[in-house]
Amino acid sequence: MGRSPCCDKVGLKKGPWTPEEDQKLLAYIEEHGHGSWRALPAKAGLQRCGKSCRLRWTNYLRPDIKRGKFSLQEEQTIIQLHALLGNRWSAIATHLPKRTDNEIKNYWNTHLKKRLAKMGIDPVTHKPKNDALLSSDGQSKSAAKLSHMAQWESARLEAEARLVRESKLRSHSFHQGGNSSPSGFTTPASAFAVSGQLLTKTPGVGGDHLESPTSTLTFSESAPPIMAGCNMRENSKQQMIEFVGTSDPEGRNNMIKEEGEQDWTKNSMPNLGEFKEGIGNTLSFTSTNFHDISMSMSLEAPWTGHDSPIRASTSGHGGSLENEIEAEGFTNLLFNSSCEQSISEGGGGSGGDSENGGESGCSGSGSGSGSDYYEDNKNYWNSILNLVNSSPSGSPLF
DNA sequence: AAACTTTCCAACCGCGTCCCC
DNA sequence: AGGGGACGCGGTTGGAAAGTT
Repeated sequence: MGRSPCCDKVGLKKGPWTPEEDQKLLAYIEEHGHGSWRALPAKAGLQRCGKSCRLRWTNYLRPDIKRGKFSLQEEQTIIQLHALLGNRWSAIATHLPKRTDNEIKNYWNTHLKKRLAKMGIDPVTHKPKNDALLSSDGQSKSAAKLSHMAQWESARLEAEARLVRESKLRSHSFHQGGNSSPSGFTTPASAFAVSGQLLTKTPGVGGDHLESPTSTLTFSESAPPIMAGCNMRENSKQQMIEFVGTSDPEGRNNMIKEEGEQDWTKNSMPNLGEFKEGIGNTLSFTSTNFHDISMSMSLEAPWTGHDSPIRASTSGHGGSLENEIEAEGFTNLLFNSSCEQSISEGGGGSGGDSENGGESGCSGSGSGSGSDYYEDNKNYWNSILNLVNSSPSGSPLF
């Protein structure tokens, strides 16, 4: 395809931006918006190419950028999402409000990748590096299955995203003007907000039932998961592989200082010692009923889809469990282990016919005595799936 | 204190995709 | 339908800062 010459033009400045240039760019965008990036430098009186201006704006000058250290929760979110999405930084950035994809990418490359490698986890596959050695026994089947699930989930999300886009287009005529941004242009995030509200209205709560393409992840032990676009929620009790989301109710595990990699490792990631010890243990991989979890979310659209403050709430089948999750908040679900609350419990126990509820619970928390390979993997992938299920299915994720 | 090494991150480069004509 | 401009994304680079010898 035709590529713009961009910075090949002579006379255009490259390299670090000066405060004066920043000021010019900022002032121009504040007054006029960026409009066409290509035309912007001339209008703003900058000797830069449009691409450079766009980059400077999106990665540095935008007023809604959070700078500085990444919190533990942000780190966890990045790791979990990277496990699922790979190097799709912009997609990951949609889940980290006020962080740019460039920043996340840099942080991954300079910090997180190394940490995982140190811990013996392949930063590409997110599996223990000696995983291949374990491939002859039954446990690895489960591990493979978990990994397989992630692939399916990823594919499912892609399909959902497509449906959302199509649905959005179709419904656009019904909702014109209902949710447009004041400035008149529609950012990805604002488009997302429209679709999010449109598609996730839950039956019984708001009255009318707008069908959501958001599906629950459905697997059976005997058959591969079936990709389903719509209406899966209607089967409120399906055969599911249960991944029990656990969280420390007191948030103790969150008290980890940034610099303490040992602590970070111990508290936040599967303990590799136990990881290995547990490999010899018997694994049971059971399917169970999964309660209907419906989601609703509202989003604000400040500038771009990269940094929408995401607020998502999940409501259980019985309606008594309402987890209000903010973008940072839902990462609490990650890593921290406790058996007190499971997302699969849906309505806080109502209709709690999860036969495996007792079995699936507590081994990973606290004492660590029951932690094994399966539990660790389960929690790891479960947290990813929780994260994804808490995420906007209409986001520009895919 | 100087030299050297490592780390960090802003910015660039080039490819892919979208969208308009 | 397809050509081409514009934009977004991911990979990479280069220089400044921090750390080590």
